[in-house]
Amino acid sequence: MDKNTKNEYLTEVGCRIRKVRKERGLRQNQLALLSGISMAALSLIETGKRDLRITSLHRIAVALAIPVADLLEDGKEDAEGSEVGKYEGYDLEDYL
Amino acid sequence: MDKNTKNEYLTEVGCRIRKVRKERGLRQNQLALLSGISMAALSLIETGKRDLRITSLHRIAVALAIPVADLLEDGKEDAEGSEVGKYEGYDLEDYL
DNA sequence: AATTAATTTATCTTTTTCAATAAAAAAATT
DNA sequence: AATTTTTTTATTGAAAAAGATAAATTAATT
Repeated sequence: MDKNTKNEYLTEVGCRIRKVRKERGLRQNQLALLSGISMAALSLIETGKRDLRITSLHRIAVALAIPVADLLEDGKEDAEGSEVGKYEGYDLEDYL
Repeated sequence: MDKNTKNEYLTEVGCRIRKVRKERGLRQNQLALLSGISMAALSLIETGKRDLRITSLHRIAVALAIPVADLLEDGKEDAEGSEVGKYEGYDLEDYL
């Protein structure tokens, strides 16, 4: 994963966290308290500057009372790649 | 998050990764190659012994051609807590 | 049973998260 | 405009992730 892709992904996730937090009417320090994450860390996370661990993301999701999946991009857009049975032709030979 | 909860969560995620990998007919070393994660790390992840970063999870999901959400527990079960409008009563006063 | 393939575990080094704290900057209120 | 609230940035130290490699288990094949 190149650096740009990584930053885009983290920025997207951070924005979603912030969006839901505001919908809940919470301040950063309140969500920090509820999720057991420091306020400084939460700021970095929301601004896409930190690649958090999945248990941290999970704690945030629990604090926001939302499924973790909803905080991740790629939830529904179906990027025309999720049909069942699309992978019989998934031949790794080209990579190995 | 207590240690047991953390381990349960990581175990669940690891199992899902392994399940999808096998569905794709991939070996650990092949998925490791595709996702840019070391084989040793992938073993730890699949056995729930490593709290991976979300970009690592993302890379694995891309390699498996599956939405990240599908690798996380809590996708659909709706844990009787996701109704819209459930949070007007979300009063933080009790916590602060 | 022996050999081979696949996975797990261990050790080592580097990088990064994370909490805590303080200070700086930005936003909102009065 | 000045004050207060909220958010961001910087620093420090500790814990953990991650890659690499090799050794040890375990599983599968012949």
